Amino acid sequence: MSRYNTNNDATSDFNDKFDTQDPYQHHRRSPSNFVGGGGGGGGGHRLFDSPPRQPHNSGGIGGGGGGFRPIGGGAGGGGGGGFRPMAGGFEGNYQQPPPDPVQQTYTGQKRTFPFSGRGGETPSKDRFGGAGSGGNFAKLFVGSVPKTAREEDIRHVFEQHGDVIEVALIKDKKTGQPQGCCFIKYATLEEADRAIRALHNQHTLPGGVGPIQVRYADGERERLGAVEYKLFVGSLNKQATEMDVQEIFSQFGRVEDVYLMRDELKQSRGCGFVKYSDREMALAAIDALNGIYTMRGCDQPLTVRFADPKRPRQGAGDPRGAAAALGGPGFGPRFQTPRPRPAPNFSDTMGDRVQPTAWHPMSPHNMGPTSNPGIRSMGSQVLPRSADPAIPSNPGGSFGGPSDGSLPGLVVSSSFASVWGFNQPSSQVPTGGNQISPLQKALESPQNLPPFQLHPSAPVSYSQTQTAHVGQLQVSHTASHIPFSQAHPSQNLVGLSSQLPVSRPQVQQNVSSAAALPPSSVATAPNQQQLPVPAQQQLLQPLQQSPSQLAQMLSQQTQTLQASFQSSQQAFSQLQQQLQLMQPSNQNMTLQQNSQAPKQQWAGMTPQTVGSGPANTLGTDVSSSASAATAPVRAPAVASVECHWTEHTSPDGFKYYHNSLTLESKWEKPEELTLFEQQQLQQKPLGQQPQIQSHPAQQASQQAQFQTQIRHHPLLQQHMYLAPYSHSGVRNQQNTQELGYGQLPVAPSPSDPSRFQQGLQMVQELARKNKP
DNA sequence: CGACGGGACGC
DNA sequence: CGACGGGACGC
Repeated sequence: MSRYNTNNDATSDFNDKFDTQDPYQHHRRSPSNFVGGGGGGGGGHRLFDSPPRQPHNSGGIGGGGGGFRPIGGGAGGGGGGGFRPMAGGFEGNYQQPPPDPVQQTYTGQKRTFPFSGRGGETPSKDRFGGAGSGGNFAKLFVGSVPKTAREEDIRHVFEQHGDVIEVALIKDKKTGQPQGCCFIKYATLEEADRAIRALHNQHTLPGGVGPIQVRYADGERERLGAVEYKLFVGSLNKQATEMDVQEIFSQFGRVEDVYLMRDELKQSRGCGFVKYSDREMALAAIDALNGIYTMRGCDQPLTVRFADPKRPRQGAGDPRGAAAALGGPGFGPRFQTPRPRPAPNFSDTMGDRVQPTAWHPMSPHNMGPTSNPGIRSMGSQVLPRSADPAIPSNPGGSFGGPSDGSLPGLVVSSSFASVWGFNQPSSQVPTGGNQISPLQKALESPQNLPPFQLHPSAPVSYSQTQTAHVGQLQVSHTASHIPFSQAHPSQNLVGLSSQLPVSRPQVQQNVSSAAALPPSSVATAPNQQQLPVPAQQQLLQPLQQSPSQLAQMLSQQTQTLQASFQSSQQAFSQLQQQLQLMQPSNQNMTLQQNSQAPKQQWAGMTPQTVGSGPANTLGTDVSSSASAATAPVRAPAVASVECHWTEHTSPDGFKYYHNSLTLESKWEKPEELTLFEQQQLQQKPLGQQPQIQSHPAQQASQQAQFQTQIRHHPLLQQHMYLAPYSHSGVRNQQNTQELGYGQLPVAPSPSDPSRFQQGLQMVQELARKNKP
């Protein structure tokens, strides 16, 4: 429904946390507030100021100011256009029980507000509250207001986003001195939302030390009928950040907020809260993750359940009262793994049969079968259905309308899982709900097997039996993904369905084979030898072909890559795990690791090795191999002319490399660049290069590596954020932007892993240039 | 100021 | 097995 907010910007709440957290580890920025900053008080360490901007939603792709909600209306939108019916009943007090007692949690108590999102785009100008709730206005609380700021200064700023009904500077009751904060009242929720998105953490008032904090005033949310579905998440990796958690949960819908419990030292306690604005999302997350998804480095799967009511502060009103009134879990028996909804009919049709272990938690230390076999295996079934009016399946929506982050179905973070978990909790792409997930699951199964458990023949048979699905998967994937997620054009390939059945199996075999080989072999083993069937030959002889033939083959390559990327990442991820286990020594740490405090060591994570030893070998070789995989493609047609990689220096003095084309960033010097430089010196283009040899694992490696590295980089981390769309792509882009390096096109999130993207682009470009 | 502890799906 | 964040008008 309309409540579903179409904002791309994620939870502005994040900032709150960031501010109080260790900058090295926890600074995360939601898209809308990626700016630095933090926060006020406590001394946020903001490093960079970004110009205010709110491209993330309202503007988004096309829509000028507040977009609109293509779907929301769909269901005849119950009255008021937007809010849940029940919302109307709220007068500020918790009177009406939520739709689903248990699901809903009104935490209210404290300031947990800033739903930055939600709608600035309700179709009808939804003067929230319409149904009789408080007045027609939305009050925002603004923090970090310079004490010298005058009302008109503030008003001026806020007027840019709507009619400011009132500006109330908060002054000390006794001294009358400004307190550094104020209230802004807008007439509508839309305006308020807009202001939050545009200003929160992004605008610094004259005389201010940091950007202002803009959020709903205490109680506003409740007053406006905003409902949140808060989940308690336990068994998190203590090294995980809000961002990491968000990545995991955003596949089920826009994550409104993530809060990790931390101790005095800001160390995570391994649990936290995730909020959604939609029940469906929360349910989907529970279904798909609870007891199923194990974060890397953890020996048990996540606990995901609706949160208990917040523990009230002493002296506060009767907590039970509120909880009871809300129908919440109250203090009764802890709410456990709710199964509020009937299990999907075909829950054991495929998922269970295909491979029991595929989805289940497998940490390096716990490679056994699922620890929770009973739990729904097809969590994705419960994912938001596109048919659900409450879900912005919003297909075309994201285009004309708000570039909304609330497109759970289109979020493809094919990388997150490989970074944190061993299993793909249900489908990453709830697109269309039940179609893809099952297939995808089945497809990914081989890669989900522990590398060393892979029997040489296993993958093959899998491939054979799954071939048909592969094609389907990709087809639907492509069809539904590209248009709505603003995937990079280069992904818009045709003929996938016919190609995949061939390429995919090969890839799988490669992956598994590679996994079974010693690291050194993996790194250098020419995958061609693993490739059976015709495609193999094609892969081997591209450059001997005519331009058109080459183009065609490249196209196939591309498809292959696309088809295999996700699973490849997983496979590689596992590989890394294995290697780490084999070679636990952390001797040669990489640049960033050396520069990091111990906290940068993530349990269970593969160190970014670049030295000697098996792991190092892998890291190094794979890295270069991966480069080789793409460089050659570009070499004949592009590389000799230009290289999109450029060297930069991060604020802390470390060099890194950025690709202006793919927006990718990495610490290691790309081989492409090295080659390019050599060419520049020698004025001698590299004509004869081995053609694309994109070993899936290698492909993944780059991505994985940088992802990990970037995470560990203290400074860059602060500028990371996740876009609801494609995580990695935007992230890299953001990194660069925030750091002020290069003029990057603010293209909407590319799609998947940038590495892959890069490969695609190169392939395409070459194909194009070689066309007769 | 001060920061629980008991409780445990549903078949 | 881990459970809820800085600052918050004045009517």
